[in-house]
Amino acid sequence: MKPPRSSKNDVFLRYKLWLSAVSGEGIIGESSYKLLRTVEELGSLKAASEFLGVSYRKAWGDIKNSEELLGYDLTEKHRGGVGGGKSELTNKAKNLLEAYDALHKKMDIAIEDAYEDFKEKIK
Amino acid sequence: MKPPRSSKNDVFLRYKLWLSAVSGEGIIGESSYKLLRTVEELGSLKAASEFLGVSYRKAWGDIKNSEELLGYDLTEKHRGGVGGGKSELTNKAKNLLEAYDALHKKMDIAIEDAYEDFKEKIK
DNA sequence: GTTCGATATGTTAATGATTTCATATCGCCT
DNA sequence: AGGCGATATGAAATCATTAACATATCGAAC
Repeated sequence: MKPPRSSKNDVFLRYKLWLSAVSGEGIIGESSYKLLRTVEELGSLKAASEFLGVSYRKAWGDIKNSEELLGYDLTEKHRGGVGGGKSELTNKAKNLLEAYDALHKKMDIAIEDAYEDFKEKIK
Repeated sequence: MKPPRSSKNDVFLRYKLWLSAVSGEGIIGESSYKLLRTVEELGSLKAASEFLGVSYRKAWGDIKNSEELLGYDLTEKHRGGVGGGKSELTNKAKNLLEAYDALHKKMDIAIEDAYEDFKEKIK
């Protein structure tokens, strides 16, 4: 019988990419990216946090933290009004997310590439 | 006056790279890499964990976990004897660390590259 | 001017990760 | 044979992160 193409002990490569402040503290990573994109789509932080299964408290705190570290707002917050309130992305946030996206795509390609090499070496 | 080259709110890019099992569980990352390299250098897990300021219990558990996930040993362990015992890297471990190293170097270059682009976009 | 639902934020509870502690085993050396 | 110091590993304690809870505030719409 021929050996399996992939064994239980196969290794894969994973990576995380994030923006950080000089202090080293993380500003935006995968989870904040997703959160902001979901806010963009759903129009509110409440809805976004629920959709992503994370507490509102944390989602709110994360965004606040990012904003403080960046020195500018990522969301325009509105209290009251239709539906109780809403949040939407600022243009700066949209721009940032776009750039983050492009960055990630580049890294995905780079890692794909490096992975081939890596597998060869550890074989 | 000319503006500062770098403000408090500058952002940097950081990334983590690790090997994972199919399950998604991490096998070797930055910390295990360092730990293994230190074991290689100092000849014992105890010395390495102390040098790195991590508990022996955790260091030992991390290596054991890695080995179980990989399905082979990363260290040759010796109990008793001169100095009470020692640990050294297996050839497979050395090979793996070399490959990890090369991988990291490639990624460093890729990210350096992507960063230029990124900065331009968020300016 | 009352109602509604989201934003805003402090406080406390639960969960997870890591360290500490405790204890056993092994094998060279004297 | 007994001591020494590192490996081996379970159990309890501590620390960090996240979730839950609790309340206040806001403003459009009715």
